[in-house]
Amino acid sequence: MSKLSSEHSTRRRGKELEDAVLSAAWDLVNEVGYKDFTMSEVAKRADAAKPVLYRRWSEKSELVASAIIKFGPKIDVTIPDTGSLRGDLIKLFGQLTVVFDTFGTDKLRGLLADRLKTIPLDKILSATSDENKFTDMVSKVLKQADKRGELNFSNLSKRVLNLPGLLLINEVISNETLNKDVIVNIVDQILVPVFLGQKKAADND
Amino acid sequence: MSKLSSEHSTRRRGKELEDAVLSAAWDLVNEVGYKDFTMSEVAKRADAAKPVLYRRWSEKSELVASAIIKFGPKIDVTIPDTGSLRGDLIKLFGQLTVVFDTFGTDKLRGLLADRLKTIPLDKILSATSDENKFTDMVSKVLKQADKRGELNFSNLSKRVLNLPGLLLINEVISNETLNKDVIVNIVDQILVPVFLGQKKAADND
DNA sequence: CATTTTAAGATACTACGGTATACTATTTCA
DNA sequence: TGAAATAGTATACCGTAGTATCTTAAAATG
Repeated sequence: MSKLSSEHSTRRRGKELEDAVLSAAWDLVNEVGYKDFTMSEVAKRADAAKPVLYRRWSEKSELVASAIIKFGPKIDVTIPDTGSLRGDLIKLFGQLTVVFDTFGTDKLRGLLADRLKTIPLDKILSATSDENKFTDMVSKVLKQADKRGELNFSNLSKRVLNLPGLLLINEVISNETLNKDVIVNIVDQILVPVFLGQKKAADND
Repeated sequence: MSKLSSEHSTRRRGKELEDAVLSAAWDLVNEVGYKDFTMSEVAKRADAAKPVLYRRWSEKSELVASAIIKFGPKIDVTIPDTGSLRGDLIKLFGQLTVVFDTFGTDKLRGLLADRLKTIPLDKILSATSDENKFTDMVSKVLKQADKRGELNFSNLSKRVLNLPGLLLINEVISNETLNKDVIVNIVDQILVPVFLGQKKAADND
């Protein structure tokens, strides 16, 4: 009746086992959402013991995040170059909507809330421990705008660079979707004024 | 050995019981912080049964939030009038720091994360079900600026009105404190450009 | 004052996140 | 090849959020 006899001839290890767990986690979160996702059920489906999960992922939210990063929709990481900062930002954020569209807000809300216990809000779009991929993309778009003479990149503070991520996350948590209209609104009403107002604001320092 | 014989001659009800629970909750969260705060311990200290708690507050984070609102530091709700939007915003946010200073970030992080499961990020500064007190104050300051001719209040969207709250919450969750320097930075780098840039941006709609 | 309704008391229970322990199959490396 | 280290398996366990149930006090109704 052991797992070895029924499914596998040998005991799985390392990456093979890890992949099996992530795969089971991905299936489960798609079936039941985050709230009803249980670690025991994942272990059962992956034919693995619970300590195996906790040896790799320190908590439920981390496992689910890993599964989404591995199996979820891949975002387009092309840096847009439309000729204006406004256009670049709108296009870039549009590339991100797939991530949020795949999951309903309900499924994401609990996950983000749990992640928040461990990591700061502005890092929540990061893949793992390495730096914030999303902020990197925003920075590249801003550097292009610098070259065009729209702004001075070196004047932008860390807080300002994190603002786009914060606004998108807030939007996803608060409202149902992140559609084009919302993106255009955020860019026009908040981000363009902030980024293009920096030159003058810098004089106040 | 019943609670009635030991402490009270009659069974407490309504507000009296509620106050006893809130008081016990306030003491407990100050002693052990949010993470180690347990509903059972509150019930025990208040000489109340656990269902009494859940009949009034649907979850732990809500009870703790209620206790903080009731017994925590009262914020100064005076609307500042310094002569400029910038000055008003800096002064207003300064009045809020007491709330965050009273609790260490560790204590607050878990609470905010749990609250986030139920309520949207930009409403987290609300007292109860009624409208957002903080956003109300921001609106008043902005209307003053309108009268001075600094901006056109009717052009400001809900998203923009919620931005100050979002930024402050993010700051408290992400960093340790909310001091004067940070407030000045947020106002100068983000809020002033957004609010005073609205007139022009509105033409794009 | 009798009856009905509301809500508190007491307590047991469920479910789940996360941990501990004892044992065993693989890998590594001398 | 044999010993030691690593990382699985299996399972029991703990703590706590939140719920259910049953009894009983007190308030409301008439």
